[in-house]
Amino acid sequence: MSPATATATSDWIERAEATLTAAGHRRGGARRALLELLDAQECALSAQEIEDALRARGGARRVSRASVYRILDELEELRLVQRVETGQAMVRYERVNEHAEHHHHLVCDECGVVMPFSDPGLERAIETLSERVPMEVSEHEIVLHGACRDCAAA
Amino acid sequence: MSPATATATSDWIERAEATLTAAGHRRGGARRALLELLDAQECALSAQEIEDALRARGGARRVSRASVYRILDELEELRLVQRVETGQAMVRYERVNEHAEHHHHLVCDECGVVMPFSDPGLERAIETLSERVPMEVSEHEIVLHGACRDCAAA
DNA sequence: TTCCGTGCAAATCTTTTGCACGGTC
DNA sequence: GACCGTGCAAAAGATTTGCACGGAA
Repeated sequence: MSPATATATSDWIERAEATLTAAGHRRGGARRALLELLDAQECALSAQEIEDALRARGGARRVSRASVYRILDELEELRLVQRVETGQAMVRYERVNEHAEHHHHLVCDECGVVMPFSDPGLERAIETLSERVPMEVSEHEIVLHGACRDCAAA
Repeated sequence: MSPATATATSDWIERAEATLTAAGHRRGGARRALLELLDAQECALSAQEIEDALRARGGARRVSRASVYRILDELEELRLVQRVETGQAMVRYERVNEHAEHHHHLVCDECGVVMPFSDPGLERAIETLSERVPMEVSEHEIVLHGACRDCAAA
């Protein structure tokens, strides 16, 4: 019932594999494991978190850190994943949905939790603005920092 | 005539020194040099750039890298400077003006140049949004990536 | 005189690179 | 069989920490 089950290959994974093949890449087990992991995420993960998650998932094969970085780089170049800079001393990465709304991030500076949010009004403001700056804008990133509800209450 | 001459102590430097004293810090030559450098900047600098700039400026004293980082940390904690994450493998820092408009950044992913911009409409959208997210928002950062005019033309 | 601010050097952490092996095409 | 994808280990780069000294209060 759920739109993304563990066994079915999702649209994003299919698109990713197709894009990779078109770009001249062969298949590989490490990359496949990484695609499946990223596809199942709600929000951005760091390389360390990815490595740990793959090791923890009983079924998934272990993937070396070097491969995690290399694969993320390839995926980023093909615009299949996107970097997210949360100001936490490492970069996070997340899947890029082709059509779906694109979201931004809330970062709790106390506990480090990262949450997604999206706002059509904000997107509109950014698009309008992008026409008026002295640059060809290809991406934008918005990060709100603060205290999450739990931390603010404490 | 210009509002910020090299010799006069600017509002920001004065406020910084006062804030530091109030927080229990003593004075120090390295920090003073850093304050003067940051005060004279148009946009965000990395620790490396700060160290180089201080060394290059004939008059200014040399400041060790460790001190640059330590001082930036203190200043950030006191909200006298602000981090800027440009996705360039290092963090940049810039002065925070108390009342003045606060700006965001354009980053050219080809040549690495960083430019400031500001947009009242965007600020309004962010403020409205900040009320509606499950977090106490204290800061926000917006970065537009793309190609600057020179790079786009080439 | 006390203790903070600073320089130097070593340590830490994230990310990248070199190299060899095994799998994909 | 050729060459790419991957693991391992070492390297590189940014930032932090430990320690000792000199200056500010």
